Amino acid sequence: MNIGDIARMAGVSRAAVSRYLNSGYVSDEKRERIRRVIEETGYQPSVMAQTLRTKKTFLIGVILPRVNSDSISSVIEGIGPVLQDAGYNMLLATTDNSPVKELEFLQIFSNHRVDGVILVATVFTEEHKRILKDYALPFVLVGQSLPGFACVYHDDYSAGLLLTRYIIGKGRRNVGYIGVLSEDEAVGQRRFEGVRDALAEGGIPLSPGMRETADFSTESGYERMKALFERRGDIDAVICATDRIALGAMRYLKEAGKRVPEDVAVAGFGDNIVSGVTSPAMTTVRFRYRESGMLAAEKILKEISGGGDDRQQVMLDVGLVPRESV
Amino acid sequence: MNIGDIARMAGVSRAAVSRYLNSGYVSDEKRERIRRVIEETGYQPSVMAQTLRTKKTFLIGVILPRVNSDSISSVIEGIGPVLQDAGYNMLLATTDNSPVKELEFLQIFSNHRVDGVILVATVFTEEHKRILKDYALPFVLVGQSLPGFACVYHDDYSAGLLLTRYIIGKGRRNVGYIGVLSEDEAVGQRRFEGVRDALAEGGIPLSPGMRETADFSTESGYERMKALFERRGDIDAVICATDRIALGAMRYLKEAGKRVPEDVAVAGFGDNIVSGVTSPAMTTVRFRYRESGMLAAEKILKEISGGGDDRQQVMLDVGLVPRESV
DNA sequence: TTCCGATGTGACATCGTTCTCATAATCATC
DNA sequence: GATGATTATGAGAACGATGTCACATCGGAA
Repeated sequence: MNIGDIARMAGVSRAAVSRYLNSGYVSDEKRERIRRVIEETGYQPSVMAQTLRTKKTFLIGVILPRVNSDSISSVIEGIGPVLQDAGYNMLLATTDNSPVKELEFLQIFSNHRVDGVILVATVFTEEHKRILKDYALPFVLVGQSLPGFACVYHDDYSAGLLLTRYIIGKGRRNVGYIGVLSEDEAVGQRRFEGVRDALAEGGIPLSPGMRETADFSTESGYERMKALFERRGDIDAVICATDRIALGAMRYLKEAGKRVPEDVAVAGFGDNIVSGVTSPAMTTVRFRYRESGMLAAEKILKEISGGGDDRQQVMLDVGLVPRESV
Repeated sequence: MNIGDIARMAGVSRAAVSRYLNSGYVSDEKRERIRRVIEETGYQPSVMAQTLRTKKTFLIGVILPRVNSDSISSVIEGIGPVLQDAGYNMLLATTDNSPVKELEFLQIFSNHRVDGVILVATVFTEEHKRILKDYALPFVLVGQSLPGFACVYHDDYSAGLLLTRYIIGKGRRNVGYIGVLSEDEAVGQRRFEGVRDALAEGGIPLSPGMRETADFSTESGYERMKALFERRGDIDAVICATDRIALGAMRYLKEAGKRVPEDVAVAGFGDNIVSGVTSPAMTTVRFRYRESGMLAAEKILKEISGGGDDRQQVMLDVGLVPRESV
């Protein structure tokens, strides 16, 4: 059942049906005949043919490391409805944290499978920058700031500052830090810099012995806390780059017979769902993940509809969530 | 840059290039010429045109209530890689728990936007069954069993049985149940039936006064626990249809000065990420969410590749996760 | 009467592939 | 040297829409 069949049944030309469907001059009489035939047959124009002809897929490619994560799934929930309201759908690609796969998908999507791309990446290699430099499609970066490209990201530096000042304000002086690899600029670098600067500002610069690097897991948080504590038994506060890491740290401290927060304060970043459930409940920093998704979706839609290629950066503010662990 | 350009540049016909790309007779000499031109130009065939011609989109529509949920995002993580390995991509649609939107997306997708559909639904209305009855595309249901359709689901009944027997085994006799609405057959009915039958089997049938119905939120778990406790102060165990509800119940009990599990045992279903973090850590039942996604993806691929329309049901087993709250 | 703008209309080319089909060349076999 | 199988080739017709364009029609104004 194609547009030709409908035209024949309604006794009009294919062009008339096309005009009826889109918008153009169709007399009332023919309009009605076409309407009835379409209703009777339940005809729906072929998306495939429309796509070939118009070069619009109404699809946005969304590339992300994984989806089973509190923060990332919030981003997706932000993106989804905005796109759907505009008649777009999400083409989801998970890279399992592999930068290579990320580039692969950028490649696949560029072949006009989608109208635009939203990239939620943690690490940007030189290869990334090279490919993005002259990427065929409009795209928006989420979660990291890359100068010269459209992105929506969080104020990780202020997050570090905010949390650390709060901890210093609570009278802690022997503060440790468990971070993540510095390839991740936002989580690995910005957060650390905020923490470092706040400590320096408070007159208690971070000594090398007070710093550890974990991967993103709870287990690794446990291990790094152990290392930290065995080296510096006098530690009275530890800041962790993520809530999951902080959870591991808290577990170790409990096992080691330390009280949180009386003996050692523990804090994380992200306001992960688990952080409200631990006991003591974890002090952390809230990021606007859902909003970052919404903004990214709006941004990509604007770029597609040609509202000027909007390369500006959008930074979202963060907020302290004081609970019981500090 | 299209196939015609490549043909011209290589001095062959379009058909030859097409055969080169797909497979057919191409002489070594021409093969080499075509290869070089493609390499030089970086030509990639247009997915849109291929789709129109071949009627294959290599897209699977995935419809789900939301993504920011530990269980559902695990399902997605199961689906993704399986599809990707087969050269397919996921078209994600979130319905925000609205059955109407669910039907809308089924409608949208049916118009040959995708090659098949995976539907993660919680409620099946008559309308659902009517539409699915003669749906144009292959589809697989996840999480619920609907006779006559291909589905992958969990053994919710055994989950209820297993958990309840365990609790009875721990000597609890005044057992309450906080369930969810019965329109959700798997979570609302099967789990309840398992609990009910195990209690009956243990000679302590569930009295109406021991049953409450919550929505899926922690807050509602708190409220329902309060109602239950105020009515039956002698309660010594409560089973909740989900871990989130159980978390609310645990919070209320703590506030009411009850010890868990000494005074009241608390258990949930789902092995949600939070259940390992509460203190005491929550006893629950593990479901194979990720595997259900993988199996659903494999099933839909098999149906698409015409491996017989495989309407059989696949039930996944569950496992008790004993921790500290019982 | 003539002219003009607004409104309607259908033929036809186009988008970029795949695929059928008719035909050619090559080689071995009888 | 005729026959047939095998390999190779390109012309051209789909696929199912959209959009351009030339042309009709029809009031109403000059």
